[in-house]
Amino acid sequence: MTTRGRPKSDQKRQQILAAGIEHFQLHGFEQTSLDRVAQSAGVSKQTIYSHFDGKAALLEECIQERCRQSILSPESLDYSLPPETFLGNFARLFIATLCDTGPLSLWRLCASECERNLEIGKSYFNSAPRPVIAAVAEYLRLADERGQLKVPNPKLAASQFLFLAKGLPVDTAVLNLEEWPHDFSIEEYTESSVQMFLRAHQP
Amino acid sequence: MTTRGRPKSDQKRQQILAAGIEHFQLHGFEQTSLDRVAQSAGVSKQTIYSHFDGKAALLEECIQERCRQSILSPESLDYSLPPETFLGNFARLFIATLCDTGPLSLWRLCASECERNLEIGKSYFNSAPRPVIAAVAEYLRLADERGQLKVPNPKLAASQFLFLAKGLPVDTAVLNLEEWPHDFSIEEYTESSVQMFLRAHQP
DNA sequence: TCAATAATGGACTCGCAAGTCCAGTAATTA
DNA sequence: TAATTACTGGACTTGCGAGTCCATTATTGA
Repeated sequence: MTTRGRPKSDQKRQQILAAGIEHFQLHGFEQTSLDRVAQSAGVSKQTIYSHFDGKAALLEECIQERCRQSILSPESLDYSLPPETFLGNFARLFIATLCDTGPLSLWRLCASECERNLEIGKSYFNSAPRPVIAAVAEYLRLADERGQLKVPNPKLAASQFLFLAKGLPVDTAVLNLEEWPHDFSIEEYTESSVQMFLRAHQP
Repeated sequence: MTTRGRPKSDQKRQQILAAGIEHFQLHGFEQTSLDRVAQSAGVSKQTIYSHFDGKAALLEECIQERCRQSILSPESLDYSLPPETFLGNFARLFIATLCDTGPLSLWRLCASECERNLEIGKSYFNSAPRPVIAAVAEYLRLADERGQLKVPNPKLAASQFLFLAKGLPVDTAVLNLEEWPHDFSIEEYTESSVQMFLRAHQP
């Protein structure tokens, strides 16, 4: 026996999530009103309450959904490239991706709301940093096997590389500074970080 | 001729700022009500409006004031220590400081509000990252002079070292995860980061 | 002492938004 | 077709908080 009556529309659910993601990212949790989300989703407010258990629950599901839309696409990676090329490409792609308005807003949102809802931090970590670290770690493991680098602990080294590369550019972007406040360019920083990592992991 | 009448109390101003800092850090901008700030400061709401131009302006001044309460105390640094010791001590102190609830909340607050108020990002950057980078850069310059390290660009290298060291621990703390999600400890990470930096900057 | 400004506290306006209610309409299954 | 559930839209309740007003009291300089 299936359920009686008219079934809930999965499409409307998706419309609500999409509208919620947009509004929450753009205005934060408090400044987002469900009336506007409903309007923007082309749905009545009641329908939101029929699909979700209130505003906080909607936020949580929006973040989970948004996180599922993977940030980096690891299919586009060529694991056979030499370390300097691979790591340089990766760093530039990573930074450019994270400094885009969408991911920046998502990070701000998660950072400010994870204090009240512990699930948010978990969702973000599992979908954003974790797989990226894993992808780099896998490359470093291969490079170690090939004798191109010496990497005793690939996951640790992958974390180091990623935070080294992203740290300054992304933090600067998060702070929304109008002008780059350092006396070196972002390209110099990235290039130098790759070199530093390579020098420290010579076989 | 000085101003006529009763002068504004500077002490009350400080009380308001202190209460504002506490509430804004604890609950964020939206969730903070000026009635509570007034009560907590032992002051009437009117007095807040007499000292500050509304809630947003109060937030800005609170953040500036909070930033002025310097995060790291560079006086406690011994620039004559050898690199491994100095950098290790510095990294541990830096991470412990940033992962405390106060600085964490401040960062979350700045990150989420700097989108609407550009001054906030500037205040934070000028008071928190900038002097810390400068302090480390100064040490690296000395170490280069002494022949202990090879550091062609001290400011760049200082940024790299700091973001390498703080990146993963602080981001993990910001996300408010209940358990450490990596298969290495925070001490291993820190120690390994110092080693990586040293290896890359051998003379 | 007098004029001027600060501070109090409590009442007040105003707008906004979360969440609910309801009567009517649409879709789906038995 | 009938029963059942989803969806609509709009009205409604409720609560909160920013910002204002005002009469009163406290402090200060001239």
